[in-house]
Amino acid sequence: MAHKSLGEKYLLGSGRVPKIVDHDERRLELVDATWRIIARLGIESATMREIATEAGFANGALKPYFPTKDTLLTFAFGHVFNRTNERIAEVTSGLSGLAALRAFCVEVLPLDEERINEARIVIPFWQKAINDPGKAQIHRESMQQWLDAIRRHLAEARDSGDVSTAVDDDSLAGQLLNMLLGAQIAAALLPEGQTDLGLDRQLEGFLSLLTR
Amino acid sequence: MAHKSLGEKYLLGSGRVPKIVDHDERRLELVDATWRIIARLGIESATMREIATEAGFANGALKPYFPTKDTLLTFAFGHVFNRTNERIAEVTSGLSGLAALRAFCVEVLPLDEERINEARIVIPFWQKAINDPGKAQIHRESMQQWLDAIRRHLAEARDSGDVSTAVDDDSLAGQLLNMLLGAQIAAALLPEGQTDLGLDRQLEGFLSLLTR
DNA sequence: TTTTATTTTCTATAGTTGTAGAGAATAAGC
DNA sequence: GCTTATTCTCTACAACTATAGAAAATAAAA
Repeated sequence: MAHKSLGEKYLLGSGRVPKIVDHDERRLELVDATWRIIARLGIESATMREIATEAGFANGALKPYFPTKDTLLTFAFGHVFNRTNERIAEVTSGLSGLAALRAFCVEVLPLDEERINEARIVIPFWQKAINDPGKAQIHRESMQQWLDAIRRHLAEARDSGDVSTAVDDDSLAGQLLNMLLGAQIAAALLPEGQTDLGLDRQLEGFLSLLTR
Repeated sequence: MAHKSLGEKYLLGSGRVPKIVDHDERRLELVDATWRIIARLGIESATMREIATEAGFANGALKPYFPTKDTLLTFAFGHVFNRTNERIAEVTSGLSGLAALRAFCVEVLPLDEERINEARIVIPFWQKAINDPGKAQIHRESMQQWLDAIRRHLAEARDSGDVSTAVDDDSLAGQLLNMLLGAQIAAALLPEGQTDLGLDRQLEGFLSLLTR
């Protein structure tokens, strides 16, 4: 069954009783609850019952909004990427070159509790993607997008002279992206409470390597 | 109950009938079967039944060798680290400085099908470690060990003049380690059959950044 | 062959999971 | 109050899980 689209609350059908719940909004609420469970208890504890309870509902209440658990999880994971990309767009808007690159990385790196939680969500996604070609492709497409952005900033930085190394941008972009991904792992496996890994210093170090 | 140690096959106890099975050897066989299942079907399919079947046994046959599933998995994951570290020791023995560092990275990077499979095993481990402090600590200790090795090689490379960047070794080591971890993710999520990510070129690129 | 220690199979159990769907509860319009 | 569309709860169920342990099978020594 197709899901209803935003705004349906005010677009009545042939019936006389309007919808009470905005389905899109509800889906986001459920996704929020899912994130909280995964961040707090881990993906193993993210059962339909647990998620429903966290969202304030009983067992079967998720069905009309997500017909299966996989639908819910795929939507939830996709939303992490969207949110991150929105934040990236915000912080890099108006910037270019090395400044944009720095802002990009600072936004992706797990530097505070919130982004460490996002790391705790993306790692289970990676694990599921290993045996789920659809999820793996979502990941590859997102990473391709990030690689393009990084290369764009690198090219700008070369124009302005901030990047002058003989190492080519394709290689540099790959190195930087892998660093960003690796940092997610280190951060997610930090002991409770600890948040500092010296990642900001690592970033500055890498960026300063780019100037010959 | 404590497990029996290697060599018991020939060291008879008070009974008159010798053990048929070398328990340590059997444990390694079971770990091998576990790896194969995880690499081929994913951690979700790594049930006790599936592992037993893969190893050529029936359901309950694992019990005497691993009392619980967690025991088996922890042992299996630990064995990945041990094997990798043994390989590292082999390929870096006799080397120092940049050559040792290169050999280290080449051994850890998922450059062929076998090491891509290892990436498909370590990612589920990371995921489990997120909510299992014991496993997280195993990871941190191993990474600390790798960081020390990287720093040692960097220091040697500085002595010989191969590394001359102003960026300090702690930062460089962190960058490199994160690159290595991130590469595992990219490799594990590659489409079936594909193995090339340009990681060797990335490595050479990074290493050449270290010489001013 | 008989004995005995060891190994393996097989069945049973208690728990958890995603999913389905009937019915109750709810809210809006008459 | 009554009607009706929608939403939610609750129970049920089939599948699958790790684990336990009795019984059978096995292999070596006597």
